[in-house]
Amino acid sequence: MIDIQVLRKDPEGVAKRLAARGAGAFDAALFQRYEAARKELQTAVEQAQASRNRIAKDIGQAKAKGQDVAPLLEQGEKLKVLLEKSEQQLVVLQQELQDFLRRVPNIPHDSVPVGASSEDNREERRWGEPRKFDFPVKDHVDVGEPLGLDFATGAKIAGSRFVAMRGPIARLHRAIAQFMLEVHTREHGYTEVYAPYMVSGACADGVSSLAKFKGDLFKVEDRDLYLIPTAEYPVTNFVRDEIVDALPLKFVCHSPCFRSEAGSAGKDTRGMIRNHQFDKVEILQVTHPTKSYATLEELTGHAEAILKKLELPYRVMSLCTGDLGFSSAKTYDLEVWLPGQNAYREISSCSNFEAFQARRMQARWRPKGGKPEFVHTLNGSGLAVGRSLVAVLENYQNADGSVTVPTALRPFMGGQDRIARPA
RNA sequence: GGAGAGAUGGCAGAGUGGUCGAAUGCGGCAGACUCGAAAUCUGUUGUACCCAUCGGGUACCGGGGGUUCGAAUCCCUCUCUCUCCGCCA
Repeated sequence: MIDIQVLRKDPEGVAKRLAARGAGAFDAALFQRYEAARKELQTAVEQAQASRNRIAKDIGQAKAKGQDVAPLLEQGEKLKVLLEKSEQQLVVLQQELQDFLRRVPNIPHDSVPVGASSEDNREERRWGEPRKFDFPVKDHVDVGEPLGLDFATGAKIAGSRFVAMRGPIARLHRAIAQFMLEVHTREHGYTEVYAPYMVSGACADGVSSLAKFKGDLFKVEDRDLYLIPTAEYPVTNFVRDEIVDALPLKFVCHSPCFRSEAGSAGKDTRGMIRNHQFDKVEILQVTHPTKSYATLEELTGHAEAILKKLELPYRVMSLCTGDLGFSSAKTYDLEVWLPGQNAYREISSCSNFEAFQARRMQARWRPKGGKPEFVHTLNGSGLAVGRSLVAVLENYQNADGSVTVPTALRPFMGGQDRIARPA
């Protein structure tokens, strides 16, 4: 949520900055109508409440002195009837205002390039040279299937956009996740956490807008529970309703992620680029408000470190205003080189949400001797495990159908240096 | 699944219809003492919001609803926690 004080002070300015995200992000005129009505009603209600409290207090005192309270009682009764109606109106109005505010996206940071779509994202830097192949390059489906990547079984069990894995591929998949967890906990100082794979509606609305995006989530029938689309959902909510005293907080969480992929029919249907279920190692930081942009660079670097250790070529993209996620003030996407697609594809997304999520979930810290303030939250994929598997299979494929195990992963594969079809 | 108990400020914990936003302790902050620290003493210390110049006001005692002129306190309901019994990975 955007700070309502900022909106009150300069609704037109905010509208201008939000317009860079695309049409309809914020209706300043509507907001001002809400505010005017709210102000009038709230003032009236609070004045009436003050009178009611006064009368009630007077009755108590009069009774103690043994005086006649009948006239006061009558006054109180009249006020009560009056109050009931206007109080209810205020509740309705405030709820409407809340719903309106919770649907307004975050204000993009000044450094975010202005643009309409992913076409306008800005490339910040590249690392690594795409490998030259002296044999016909296969994509991860053709490389993986003989080694145990089993789309047919995934589809049989749960339908399209699900995958099963067997033998060496399943092991490699696990090794990738283990490797990432080890690097982030041992070298980057993150605390490993385990969290529920379902969250309540309130927690979902804490990280993003549930009203706007619930179609992207899988919901548990008849319960206020959603399968997590990323560990960001449960883990950011660790600080929900908390006043934390030591910053920064650094968490890493390996979890499955579930996405309905509504609206992506026909996109990336081959292989496991876009599945309903995939694993991800998520890194997350809760920081001091003045330090979050330095932290965004650091956290992005932590995700990049994984790609460097895996020796996978990648580039860093700064998302433009039109491509920025709802809650984010600034996002870097890491795109890994996929020879099978002859393209860079997203493998990590690192964002600074500033106080946007903290305000939605009441996550604060206490300055020494001061009042609690909202923290800043950040997170990034470090990395998507399924897509990392794709990247390893495609970049490390050999002419004979085997796949070389990247050096960094070998300790997690019992020292094995390649995987090949079982004889 | 059955029976019972509970949920109060950063934490612990009083408070069973009226001057309670809430005793007390701990913690925090400021000061005194000290070369400094500890100990001790003194003061101070919830959050959000509204109107406004000083200042005034409102809401909040797990969530929601109700009774009442007035609710932390009474009633209903939901959620969560704890104890016992049953079942179980």
